Amino acid sequence: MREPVTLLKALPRYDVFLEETKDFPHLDASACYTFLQLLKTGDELLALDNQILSTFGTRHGRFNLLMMLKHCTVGTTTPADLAEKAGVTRATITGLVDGLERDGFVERCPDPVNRRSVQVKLTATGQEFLEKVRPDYCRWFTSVVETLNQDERQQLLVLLEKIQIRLGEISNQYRRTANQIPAQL
Amino acid sequence: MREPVTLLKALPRYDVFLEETKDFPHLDASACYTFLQLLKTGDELLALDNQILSTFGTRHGRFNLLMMLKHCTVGTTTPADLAEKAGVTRATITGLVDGLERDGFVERCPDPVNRRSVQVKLTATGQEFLEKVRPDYCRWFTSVVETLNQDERQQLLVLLEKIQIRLGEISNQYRRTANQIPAQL
DNA sequence: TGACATTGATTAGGTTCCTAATAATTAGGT
DNA sequence: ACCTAATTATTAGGAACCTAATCAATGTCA
Repeated sequence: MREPVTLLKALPRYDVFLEETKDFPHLDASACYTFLQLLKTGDELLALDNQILSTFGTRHGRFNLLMMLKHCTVGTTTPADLAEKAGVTRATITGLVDGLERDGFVERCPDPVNRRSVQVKLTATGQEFLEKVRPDYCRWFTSVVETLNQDERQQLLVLLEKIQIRLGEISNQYRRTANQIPAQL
Repeated sequence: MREPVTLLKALPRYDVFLEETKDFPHLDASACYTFLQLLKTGDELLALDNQILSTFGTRHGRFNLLMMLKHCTVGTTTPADLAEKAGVTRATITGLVDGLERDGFVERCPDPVNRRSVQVKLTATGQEFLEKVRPDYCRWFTSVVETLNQDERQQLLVLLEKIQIRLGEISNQYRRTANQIPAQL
């Protein structure tokens, strides 16, 4: 149905790491458990989202590309730009556009100015598809979030933002060192 | 590097759904935003985790399978059991075991009692690999979680649990109806 | 102008996931 | 005993991601 990354349904992994406690001051049961729960929740959410999308005959990649074409009016819609916005490689965009073009949801238009470049455009069929799917997609994600009240949503957003900031730091630091010191994290 | 599901780096998607507000009482800006942030954080976390694992020459699927073989001492280690524990299909396990066996981390042992069945066993090489990788993996996930204090971790765990419960409900409900009513969510 | 690097998109090949179909073995019912 | 069911693992084929290599067009600059 989708790609659940082989994460554990019954995450039995955290105790494995506790042996390292002496070397890692921040490492305790709560740290391990929090990390793994976060990974697990993310995995399950992504899996279910993809499963829902599958019932519409689409998936994350394609759905998101269509959404971007419909609503990201800033910037161009070249594969390069789309890849940047989506956070995937250009090669991935090429593949997705191939599929969407085959299905008639999208078309490639040559750029008259720069002959290397291509503009990806949503077709009428693509538009209709999005309109058709939107209510069901709304129903799905509404039903996830409604389990939290306004306070809880706010709390969650604050916590997620902290984590995202940290992920950004780690990612940058990792990207920097990866070019110099091999895999010292 | 990994599979970031083509989620938006700059999630511009939530406004798209607000038009539906009239039909969905729980749908407001905060609901959309919360959902998308959750999806995004999950995606980024999974992506970075996979990227870290890549520097060790492994990935989620393989790493997790090795972990399960080392620590899930309950139950057997047949492909069927491993698939169940990992939450993926048996076919996926077959593929992962193929790769791990090729690399010498794992071996298939025929079951003398049930000739259909196979036991997957960790080799010495596999053990050594896990030992080697563990400190680096600890360093990575410690550095994610240490951005939250004990209170915040607790808060987050509570919220994640609520969401997981809801995901479970949706998933069950979805699975039930999928066999009867076609795709009414 | 001509060599060289840069920048678009694509292609080729690999991974991890899926579903559906297949093959072999075991279990159950009459 | 035998036919059918169920169960085990695998294969085949497809999707969305990746990296690295390729190819065409553009920019740079001596």
